[in-house]
Amino acid sequence: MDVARAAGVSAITVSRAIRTPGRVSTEARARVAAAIRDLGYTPDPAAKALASSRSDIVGVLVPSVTNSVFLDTMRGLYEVCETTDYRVQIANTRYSAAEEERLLRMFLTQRPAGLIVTGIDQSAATAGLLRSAPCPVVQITEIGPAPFDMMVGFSHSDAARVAAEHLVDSGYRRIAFLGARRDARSTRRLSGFRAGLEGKGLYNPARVLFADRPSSVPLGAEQLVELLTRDPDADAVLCNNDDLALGVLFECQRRGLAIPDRFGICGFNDISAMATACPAVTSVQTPRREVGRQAMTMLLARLADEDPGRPVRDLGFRLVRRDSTRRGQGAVAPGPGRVRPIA
Amino acid sequence: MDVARAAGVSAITVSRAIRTPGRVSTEARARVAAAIRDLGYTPDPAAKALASSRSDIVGVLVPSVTNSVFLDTMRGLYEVCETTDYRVQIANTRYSAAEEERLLRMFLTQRPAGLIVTGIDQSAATAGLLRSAPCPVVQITEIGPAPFDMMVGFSHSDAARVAAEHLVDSGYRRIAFLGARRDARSTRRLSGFRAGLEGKGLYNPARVLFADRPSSVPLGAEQLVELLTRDPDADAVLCNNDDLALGVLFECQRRGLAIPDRFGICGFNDISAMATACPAVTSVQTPRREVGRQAMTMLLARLADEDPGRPVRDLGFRLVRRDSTRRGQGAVAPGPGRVRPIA
DNA sequence: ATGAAAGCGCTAACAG
DNA sequence: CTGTTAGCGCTTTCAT
Repeated sequence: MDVARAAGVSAITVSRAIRTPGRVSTEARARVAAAIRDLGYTPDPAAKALASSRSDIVGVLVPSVTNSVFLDTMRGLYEVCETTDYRVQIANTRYSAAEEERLLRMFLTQRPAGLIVTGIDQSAATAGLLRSAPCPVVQITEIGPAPFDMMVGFSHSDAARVAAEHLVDSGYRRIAFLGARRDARSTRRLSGFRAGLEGKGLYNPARVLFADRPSSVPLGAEQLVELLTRDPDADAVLCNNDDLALGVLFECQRRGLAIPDRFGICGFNDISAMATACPAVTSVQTPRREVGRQAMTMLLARLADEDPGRPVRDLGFRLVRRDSTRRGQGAVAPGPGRVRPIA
Repeated sequence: MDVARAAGVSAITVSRAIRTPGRVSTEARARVAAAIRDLGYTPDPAAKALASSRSDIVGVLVPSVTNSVFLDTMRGLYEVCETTDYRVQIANTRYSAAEEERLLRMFLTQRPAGLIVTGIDQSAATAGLLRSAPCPVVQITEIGPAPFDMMVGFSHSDAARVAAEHLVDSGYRRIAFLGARRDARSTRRLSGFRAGLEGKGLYNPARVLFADRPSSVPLGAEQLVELLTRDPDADAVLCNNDDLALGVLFECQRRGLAIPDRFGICGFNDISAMATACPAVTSVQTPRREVGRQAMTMLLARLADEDPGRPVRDLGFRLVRRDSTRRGQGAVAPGPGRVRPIA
C-alpha cells in the first residue's frame, strides 16, 4: 500500500508490476519501481504464499546429508536456483520411507513451488502424494520407467555392470563388491555388478560385502580386511563409492598388495581424488552436479511456463580407466606397488 | 475453523491448544487433539508467519556449499533441528560480503525464527542488520571478541599455531603452508602458522601458497609440485585443509618422497580419511559437527525461552599426531616411504 | 479459560 | 491496462 500510494497507483498494480511487468504500462511500472526503491520495499513471502497458495520454496528430499554424492547434486541445484527468487529447502529422509512421507507432507503444507525427490523407490503413499502434488516434481539420481512427472539421472545398474565387465576384461577373476549401508541404489548397482560377472561365471556372493554404517574411507579399509579373510585370493573390488575405494587403496598400500597387478580397484562416482591418488583409481564418472543443474532447470522452466524439454533424462555415466586396474602392462606410471624404493 | 467446529470451540482455542497447551483446559485440549487427528489438520506455515510476523525458518549463511567442512557443521545443525518443527534454510554466500548481505536481507524478509552465520568478518552493514535482528543469532566456526548475540567455534589461529609448533618440534625446518582460496579463516590460520614458526626464525613467506580455487585433493598435489619448485628442500607442509593434505600425500608417494622422514604432512580438520591413509596423516581435529549441534541447541533454547547456557563457546581443537609427522623414530608402521617392496 | 473482532500483506477474481 | 472487493489461515488484542 505504501508503494502504491507513493507511485500513485493501486496495490494490485504494484503487485502486477512486480510479478507480471508486461501487463502494466511502462509509465506505471517506472513509477512503481521508483517507489519500491525509495521506500526500500521488499515483498513479504508469507503473505504472498498465503494469498496465492504457493510459496517460493523448492523442497528437496535426500536420503542423507552425510553423503558427499548428494552434496554434489545439491551444489548443482543451488547453482541454478541461486539465480532466481526461489529458495531451496533440504530435508533429510535418512533412507527411511516413513520419514520421506512425513517430510513430504511437511513440504506440501508449505505449498512448495516445486519438489525434488531422490530415486524411484517411494512408498505407495509417497507416490500418491507426489503424483497429485500441485507443483512440478523431479525425481533425481536414478531413472526408471514411471516418472511421477520429470526425472533426471542415470542407470545405476548399467554403470555397475560396465565397471564389473571392465574388471573382468582387465583380467581379474575373483572380484568383490563393497558397499556401505544398503539402499535401493546400491542394491541396483549390485545387480548390475552381478549381471556383469554372471555371464562369465565369476559371480560369488561370498565376495559381496555391505555394512551397517555410512560410506567412509575407514570402512573401505576395514572391508578389504574382511574380504581378504573371506577370500585371501580375491583380486579386485568394485566399490560402491569412491570413499570405500580410497580406503581399499590405503589398506593395499599398508599390506603391500600391488595395485593393479595383485589387486585391482574400481570406485564409483569419480570424485576428484581418484585421479590424483597413487596409483590413480579407475572409477565410474557420474553426472551428479549436472543432475542437480538439470533438475532445477527443468523445474524452473515449468514454473516459468516455458518448455522444460524432455521430461525424462538419462544423463549416462562414463568409466574412467586408470592405473588401479591397468593390469600387467609393464610400463605403468609409478603406483603403490611401484613407488620407487625410498630412502 | 473446521477443527474448531468439530471440537466445539473457537478457532483461537485451537490455536492455543496447539501453541500453548497449558493455557487451555485439559478437556478442550483433548477435544481439539481428537478433531485435529480426525480431520488430518496441519497448520499453514504461511498464515502463521503472516499473522505472527515470525516464520519457523532458521536461516543459515555459509560461505560455501562445496566445502565439506561446512557440510559437517550442517549435519550437526540438521541433527538437532530435525527434532523440532523449525526448518533449516541454507544460503550460500560464496565468500562474498555483498552476497552475504543480500542473502541476509532475503532471510530477514522471511522473519526467520533464528539466524546462523559463519565467522566473524561480516561487513558493517551486515553486522548492523544482525545486531538488530528480531531473532536469536549464532555465529559459528570461529570465536571472536564481539558476538552479535551467541557464538560457537574455536580459534583458527591457535589451531594452526599448535600444528606449526608440532612440525617444528618434530624436527622439520623448511615448513610450508598450503591453502586454497584465501578467506578470513585461512588468513587467520596462516597468522597462527606464522606465529608458530617466527619464534624459531623459521617463517618464510616463499613457502606460503594460496590458490584461486576451492580446496581439493588435486590442488594439494599441484601445490606440492609448486612448492618443490620454489624450494626443493622444503621438508613439511601444514595444509589448510585435509583435502590438500591427501593430495600432498599422493604426490609424495608418486615422487618417492619418504613420509615422514623426508617430508612431513599435517592436515587440518581431521576427516576420517586421515587416520586410514598410508601413512596415517597428522591433523588438527576440529569440532565441526559439535559446532553445528551446539549452535542449533542454543538457538532452540532461546526460542523456547529456556536458558541457552554460555553465549560464547570455544569448543577448542586437538592435534592428532600420526605417522606422517613421526620423524626419525625407527620402528614406525609402514608408510609410503616404508611400504614393503612389492612383487 | 475462552471468545470476538480485526488484521497480518498479499493476490484471485471479477469488473471496467 | 487498472481498480475494487474479498479473502488466504492464522494470531493479536481486548474482552469476558
